[in-house]
Amino acid sequence: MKKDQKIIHPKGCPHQLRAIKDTMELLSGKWKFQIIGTLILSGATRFMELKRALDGIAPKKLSKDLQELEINQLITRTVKDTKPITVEYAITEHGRTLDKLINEITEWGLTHRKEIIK
Amino acid sequence: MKKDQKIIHPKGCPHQLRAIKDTMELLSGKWKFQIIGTLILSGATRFMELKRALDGIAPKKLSKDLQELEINQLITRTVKDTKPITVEYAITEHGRTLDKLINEITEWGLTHRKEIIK
DNA sequence: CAGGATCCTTTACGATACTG
DNA sequence: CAGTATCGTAAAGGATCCTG
Repeated sequence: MKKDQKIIHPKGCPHQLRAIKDTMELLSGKWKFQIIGTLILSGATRFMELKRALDGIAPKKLSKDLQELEINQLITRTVKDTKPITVEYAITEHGRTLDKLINEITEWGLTHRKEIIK
Repeated sequence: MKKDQKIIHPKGCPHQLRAIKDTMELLSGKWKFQIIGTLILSGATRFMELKRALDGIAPKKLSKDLQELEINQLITRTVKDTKPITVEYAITEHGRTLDKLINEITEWGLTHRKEIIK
């Protein structure tokens, strides 16, 4: 990069930064990506199954994150009319647009772990 | 997906979930990805420039996040021997492995914004 | 300029118990 | 089973002032 070339975007990256901010405001935190990752990998999943898959999450936290993801159209919540009622969570079409992002996060996690082990 | 197919990974996704966890443990939060994004977009950048680019960040927070990123080999911190000393932060080679991830985050932020405006 | 010190508010997250 | 209620701790984040 040439010196002062950064002047080219004196206010030039804000939309990109805003986009990053948008994403992270919604998906930052310890569990959200793991939840979505699980739903993508395993398909529709019940509350307790999720709780088991996401080792260590408290039911309150799981419930809260699921609500936020549902509100933001990333997952659906379906009450099944079974004997003891069950509830299934599944990824939406819009949620599927996170496929590539989740992949990158996963890949990078593996990359980074190899790097720091060195 | 076939019924019960999820049995195929009863404990089959943990490494993927662990990878997601690794990534997010390090990079979750409001500012980290924005900081890295800025350094990737703008090249080496001084503390105050970063502060200006990251609209609204408190110096204390910026300082803390920069330290964490440096400790994790994602950025470098270089003190320049100028009249009032200046400090430049830059992305490392390892930090560059975040390129694609940052791109996806940015892209998805744009996608999502369009979606919710509907 | 770079960033530490101080103080404060707000989320995040967790453990456990409990209910329809 | 699927959560909610309650309680508590820790971390995140912010505002402001200060210093070499």
